[in-house]
Amino acid sequence: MARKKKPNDLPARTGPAKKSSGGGSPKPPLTHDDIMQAAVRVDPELRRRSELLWDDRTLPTRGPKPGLTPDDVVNAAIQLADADGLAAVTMHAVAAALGFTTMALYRYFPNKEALYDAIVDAGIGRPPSLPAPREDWRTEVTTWAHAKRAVLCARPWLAELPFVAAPHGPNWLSWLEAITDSLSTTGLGAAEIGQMLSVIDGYTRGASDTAISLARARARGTSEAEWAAAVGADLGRAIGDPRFPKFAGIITAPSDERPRTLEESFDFGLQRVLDGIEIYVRSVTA
Amino acid sequence: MARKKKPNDLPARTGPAKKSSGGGSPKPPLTHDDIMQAAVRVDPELRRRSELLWDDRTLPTRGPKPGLTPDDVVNAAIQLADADGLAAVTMHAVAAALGFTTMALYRYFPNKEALYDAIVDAGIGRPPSLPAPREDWRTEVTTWAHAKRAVLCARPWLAELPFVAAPHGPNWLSWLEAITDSLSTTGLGAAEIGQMLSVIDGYTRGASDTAISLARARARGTSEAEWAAAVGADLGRAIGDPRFPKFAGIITAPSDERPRTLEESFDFGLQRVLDGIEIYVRSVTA
DNA sequence: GGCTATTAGTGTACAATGTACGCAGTACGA
DNA sequence: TCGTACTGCGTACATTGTACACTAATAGCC
Repeated sequence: MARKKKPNDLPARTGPAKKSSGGGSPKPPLTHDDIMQAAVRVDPELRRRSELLWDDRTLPTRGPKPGLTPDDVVNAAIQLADADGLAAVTMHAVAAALGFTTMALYRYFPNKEALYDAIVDAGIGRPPSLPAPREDWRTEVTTWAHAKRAVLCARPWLAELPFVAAPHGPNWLSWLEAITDSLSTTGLGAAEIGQMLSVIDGYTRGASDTAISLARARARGTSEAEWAAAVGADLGRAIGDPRFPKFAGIITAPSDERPRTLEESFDFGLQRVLDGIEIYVRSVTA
Repeated sequence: MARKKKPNDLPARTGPAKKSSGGGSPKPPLTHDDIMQAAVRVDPELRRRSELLWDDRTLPTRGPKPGLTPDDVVNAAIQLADADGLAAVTMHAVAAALGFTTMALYRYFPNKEALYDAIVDAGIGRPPSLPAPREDWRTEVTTWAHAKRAVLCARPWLAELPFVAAPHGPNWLSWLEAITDSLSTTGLGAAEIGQMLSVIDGYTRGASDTAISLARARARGTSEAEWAAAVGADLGRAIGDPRFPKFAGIITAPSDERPRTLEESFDFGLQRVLDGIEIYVRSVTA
């Protein structure tokens, strides 16, 4: 049962860093035992969904042979999403693509959410394998971030799903493992590496949004010029509006000053982020 | 009409920074004239939606007096979203909350997407006003980022909407104006300020995701402990799994090393990002 | 004041979607 | 061989967004 929250007064002036505002919360100690013990109390549906991602379903010995595998369903769903966006992934469409009826899918996934979990993990794929011989952490992290961004652009429907909150499968963890491995050579402590991981991953996801929007438009058949026109017309409302003088200056900045591609822009920001991390690394390990 | 794309080979090893992979695209010159000229070619539906956010609808002189205003509808929708999440925002529910029938809403918004546009802009509200006397850019930007994060946590349903791509209203632009204003004192050029804006905003949105997930769970009535248990059990699968040795080390790091709240963690990352930007500022303006 | 154009809200209808339920056939194990 | 467990299917239903036509109200014009 959801509880009522206070009505919608617009969130006004929020104080600076030190105040403990919305979302701040004591992080519990996550030791192995605690986790295993706490897991018992997890919402059974979430647990079920998580297990579907991890437990290799041992197919039962009795009864008719299944005509499909979960992977078949996932692949069909991903093809639909790649071709026509997430909205094209309906149970009916997926089943039809496989030559089955809608309800047959429910023998493989208990509901659509569970299917979504699966296509997120399959769709995100695996990170680039770490180079041998290993490179310095900045180079490796740069590769990782660009790869992750490329995946999100190649499959823009991934960002439509709440894929940070959802149950995480092996592929998802493999991305975390990869960047953790790269950051391990910094000499930072485990908790600090976790922090840096959040920073890089947060930047990567957040800063990919514009490119994802373009990729989504492109997948819908919109040309790049049309997309740029729409975005430009939208932000262009700032021009001449007395409320947005400074931002209008950004919009109308000479085009030869700005980066040529969205990816270059992403990389520029990434290098600033890594600069900041590098300072910290040096200050700690000096 | 959407076109078929190539089927789903998992995105493998993506090359490092320099290759122009998915999402990279020449950014068109956005001068005032170009924008106004290009805007003509924008998808009419998008244009319509954008206009609904900007044009003060002059109410017609003939006919019965409207029993509602668009703002009434928006407020009702926001209350529902705040209370029970975005899924609770159905045309029927919004209308019922106002004491009208479903179809009455279509006199105010042509479709649900347009209503979504409106609740995004209203829901995001206005940024904190800049202090007088002005402070240094780092302090101001820090305030801005924490405020934005607080809004996203207070209204976790905002992040469920593709609110980067959607038509942007005046409130949205006012956030951009505020941070542009703060960054203007760095002495950077307009295009560079645009870059830094993307970096900070990207980090802020991306790094808020965990807290948003918590806020969403809380809004659903899940306790903080339950949420932490679910997340812990999920990521805890890395523990003992030979595929994720390094990441398991992060998960099991002693709890006294890690930041106490999610907000502290956010701020730590933000300061790294700002460190990186500050280096750049000094290198350019030296 | 009456006519008329215009608009607000309603009622009905419909297509799409997720999914509960029960049935029919199938294949293994006792 | 028979029962049991399982697969796939057909049907049914609630929910949702929205098209369309209708009624009623309001203001300007004669």
